[in-house]
Amino acid sequence: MRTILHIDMDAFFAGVEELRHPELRGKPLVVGGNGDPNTRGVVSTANYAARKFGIHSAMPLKEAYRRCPSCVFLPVDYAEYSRISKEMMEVLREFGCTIEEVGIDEAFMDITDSPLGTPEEIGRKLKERIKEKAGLTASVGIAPNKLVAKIASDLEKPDGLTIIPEDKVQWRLAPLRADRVWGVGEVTYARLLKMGIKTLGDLAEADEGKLAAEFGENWGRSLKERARGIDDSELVTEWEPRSLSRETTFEKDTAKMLEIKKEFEWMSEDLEHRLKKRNFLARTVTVKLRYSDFTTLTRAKTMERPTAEREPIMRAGLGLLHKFPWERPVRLVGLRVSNLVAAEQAQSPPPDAALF
DNA sequence: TCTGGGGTCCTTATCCTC
DNA sequence: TCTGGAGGATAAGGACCC
Repeated sequence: MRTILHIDMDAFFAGVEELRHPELRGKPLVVGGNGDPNTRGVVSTANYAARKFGIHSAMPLKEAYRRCPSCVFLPVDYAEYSRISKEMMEVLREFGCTIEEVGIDEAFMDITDSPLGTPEEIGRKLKERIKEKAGLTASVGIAPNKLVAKIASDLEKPDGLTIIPEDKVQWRLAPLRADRVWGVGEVTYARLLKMGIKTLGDLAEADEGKLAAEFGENWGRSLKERARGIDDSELVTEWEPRSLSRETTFEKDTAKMLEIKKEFEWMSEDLEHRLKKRNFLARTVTVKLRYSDFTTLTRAKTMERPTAEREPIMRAGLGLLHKFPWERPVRLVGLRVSNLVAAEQAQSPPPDAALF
């Protein structure tokens, strides 16, 4: 039996901003985009005071402003949040357990048989240490696996500590909405509702055949298992990127190729830097365009030789541009490299190199 | 109301080779 | 020569996550 702890910082970006601007503490605060609610962008994090106005993550900044003109709007400052995130991860490491970092503000910790105390004691200590070191509150969930621990940490936000022992898993999960479980978003939840499935309890009891017919064999079975709190996935301690990308939304839609080419210049340069920093070469270049009506198209090209240089990435991107329809203006353009290979590996000579 | 930017993974279609 | 299928690589789209 494992004991897994999930920790999730409360309104992380907003919390960091309140630390830097103590005068804002307790006032409604929205962090998102460039901080100007008249421009295109969405809410990254709203503090709890702003949430009272119905503002939440992923909401357009314009809409957030409509709901709360007196809110303070601040731009996203990833550099600063990353710095605080590192501090927080260091605190976790003090506990000497296996850790999986999830994004910038979450982590799992395997505290099975930890000598540091009971799960509850460890959870409390962890919250205390983070408060001491970073000045921020976090919510902790503790359960027999990652899936349930993550659900648990969300149950008593903010500043919560929720423990779900093995024999209470089904009982705690059953009344929750089915979209509380990882992997069920808006679309899947709507499909479940159509089948008469609203809660995790409904999903746990659902007919396997019907689930398989709607979602396919694998996904159907997995959904039911998740609803019952079954998950034996391991913590992932090491990770390598599969793709790197940059994209940008124009303040005004454009149909000018020249404007898009201009974006490709800095994007390919940025991708070159990141590929080289991580010592990767890329084989596939993908261009993404999003039109005014929000339809999104991608076109990809796999190159003969993997590269980390901006020139071939740029060239491939430009070559892909005329595979798109051009009768509508574009709101977003993106450039992505994937099919990554380690640079050393790719540079080793081919078997017949001796011939030359 | 008007929808970011960074990613991962899955499914489906298509092409090619054996 | 024709036909069919298996299976890999590639391409495209979409759901989802933070």
